[in-house]
Amino acid sequence: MNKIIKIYTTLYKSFGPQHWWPGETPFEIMIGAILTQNTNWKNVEKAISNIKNKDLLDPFKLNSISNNELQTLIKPSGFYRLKAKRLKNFLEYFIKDFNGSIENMKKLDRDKLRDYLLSIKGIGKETADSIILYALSKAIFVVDTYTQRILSRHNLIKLGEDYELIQSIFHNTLPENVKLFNEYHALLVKIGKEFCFKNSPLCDKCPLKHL
DNA sequence: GACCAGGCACATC
DNA sequence: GATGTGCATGGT
Repeated sequence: MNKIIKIYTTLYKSFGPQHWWPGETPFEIMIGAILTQNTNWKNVEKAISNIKNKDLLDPFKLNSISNNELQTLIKPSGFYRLKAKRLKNFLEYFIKDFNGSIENMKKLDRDKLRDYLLSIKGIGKETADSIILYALSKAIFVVDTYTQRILSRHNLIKLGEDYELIQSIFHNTLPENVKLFNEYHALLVKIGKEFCFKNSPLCDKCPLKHL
């Protein structure tokens, strides 16, 4: 069997469904996707919970507060000055082009959405793909550092391989299915966090060890 | 105290 | 086109 498929079935058997994205609404997911850039998710949760506690988890409300207030709210997520700017920038586009409506945004097809999101400063490939898959429920495979690390340790790619090339490995092997792409990426993050550390090539307890 | 975390834009060569 | 750097908090 193809190794990409084998990895998935092994992970799914070991850990089951991951119930991603850990956020209650598409808007929360989009905000989380920006806040989690190079950041531990626990820190992002604190930032999001600050936003929720002030009842600001809404594109218009969040865009109406001052940059300074936004910085304070998202401080726990790190890079807070930078991310405040990125959030504001994204919100302005989201409001101007879609009236702050997820449903309007979903009318664009997947590739148009990707081009659109990538044209926004502060949204790169992984963030764009995360939004498309997890907030807008369109099938696209999300490639992150864990995906790279795990695939390279299984000799499927080299470290630092091109994003779209890695993505195409999944797109060319798997059926185009939102639920499948959702679970697969989530499972890769799970074992990445648990077994596949940056500076320790051995992952003895990893269920993928003998693949 | 060092190292890491679900990236990205920008500078420089 | 590849490689390096700033951005920042909080957990291990």
